[in-house]
Amino acid sequence: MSHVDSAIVRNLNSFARLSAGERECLAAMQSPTRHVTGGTELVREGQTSHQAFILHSGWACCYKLLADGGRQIISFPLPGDFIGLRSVLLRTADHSFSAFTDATVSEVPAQRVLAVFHDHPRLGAAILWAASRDAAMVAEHLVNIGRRSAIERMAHLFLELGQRLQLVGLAVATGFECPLNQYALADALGLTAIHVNRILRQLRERGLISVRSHQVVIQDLQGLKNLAGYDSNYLDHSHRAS
Amino acid sequence: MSHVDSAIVRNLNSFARLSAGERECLAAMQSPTRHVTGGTELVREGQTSHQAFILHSGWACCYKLLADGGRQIISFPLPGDFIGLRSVLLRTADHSFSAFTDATVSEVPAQRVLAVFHDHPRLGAAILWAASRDAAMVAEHLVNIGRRSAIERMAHLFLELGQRLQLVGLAVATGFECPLNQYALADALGLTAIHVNRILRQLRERGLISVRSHQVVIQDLQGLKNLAGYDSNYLDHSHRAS
DNA sequence: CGCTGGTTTGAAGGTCGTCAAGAAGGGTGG
DNA sequence: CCACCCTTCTTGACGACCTTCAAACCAGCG
Repeated sequence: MSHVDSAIVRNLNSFARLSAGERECLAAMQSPTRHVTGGTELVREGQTSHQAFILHSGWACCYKLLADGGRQIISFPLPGDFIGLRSVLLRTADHSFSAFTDATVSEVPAQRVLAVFHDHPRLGAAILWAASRDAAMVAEHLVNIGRRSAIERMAHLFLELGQRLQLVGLAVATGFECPLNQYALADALGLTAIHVNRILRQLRERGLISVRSHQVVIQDLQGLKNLAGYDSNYLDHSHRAS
Repeated sequence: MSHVDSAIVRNLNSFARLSAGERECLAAMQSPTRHVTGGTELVREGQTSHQAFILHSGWACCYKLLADGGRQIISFPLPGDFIGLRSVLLRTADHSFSAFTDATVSEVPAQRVLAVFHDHPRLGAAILWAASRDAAMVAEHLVNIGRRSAIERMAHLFLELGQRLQLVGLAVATGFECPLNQYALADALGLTAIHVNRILRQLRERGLISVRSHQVVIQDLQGLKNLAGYDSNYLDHSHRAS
């Protein structure tokens, strides 16, 4: 077990170094990990599940569907992230989420989460910190879609993904593997897949970034940051005194 | 005090009926209420404040500023809402917030919030519920801006504001007072003020809604809901068994 | 009375969506 | 091994939505 939950420990550790007892409690609150294939929908909007998930490996996406068939992706959970924490207290899940690639996940019943706040306050605080960071990311996505041009949005998304992946050891400064196709990018950025294609070409032609067969290569990191107006503070990078 | 904090009690009560002791604890965790004039910035993005606020009366807005002078409004807190709860655990505030009109607020130190989770679990859960609901609203705004046309966005925003204001007794089914000018609406919806003006005219000409001198009059509620594809589930409307 | 902030309207242009169709992989079965 | 799919990517032409620039209008207020 110590191997399979390393990503979540690593993630929460960046807020406060977890003790052995806290790591044990974290392990105990989860169901056994389970494999799901790419495309599997694990929670449907409106469902009354009252549980969260932890993503151990693979990519996932949280999204909402519209009546006209449209889709808006809210976030891309990465290994070590909680998923659907806020549905723990709400009557129904406010969004759906699916595994994007083959993935391994475990479930966390709502009751266990609430118990942790009482029994292991530091671990509880670490979980709340993760939830706060997720909320801050969604807010930044709102800024991204509301006030930036298509090419700026795209640059911003790749910068964020790269930085988050580095935190869990899945990216280097020069690039990372990225299973997202142009439809997924479009639904995340509020664009059409066709326009995403045009924008990716522009980024390539400007020598900033190139995307080929699920591989993102960052060619000019500073140029990208300048273009996107990227300020990574919202990702927190804690270590506070603890 | 029982009068001035009625909005927050009313708000949290919709999750779980608070006991006298819990209401007392809620009152005790706040600083004395304080008056601020419209336009006052209470938290600046990046600031290390480690406290939240409770809005008792008036309108406020949470927003982020961009390098080019642009602004994206994240949310409009209304009386009875917590503000900046997530900055309690993050190193720095991830967004700014200002009073939009003259308002009364009180401060809640981060330590007090964390203590409540341990000492009054039901009250703690109610606060987490409020935070979850806020996060769900931001996610819905993301959908709104990412996947809806300008007129749909506007309809959706007014429907949401109307419903939230009704919950705290500040609106009736046919309309409400709304101090937001067209610049604020634009910054909330990812549009320009000029286009907001045109969209408001369309809504008026279609007989759906009219906005005049800070007064929103809803003329065709069902028509608005159809236009916006409005589904209010994300606002929760609890009462769960408690 | 002039100033200021907010609203309203017009004209022109750019970004992005829509429609249509072709090209490039990757897997499957003959 | 090749034919045949399917998904994904790519490109072009055209049009709509929204922005930008410019200016007029109105109400409140010193």
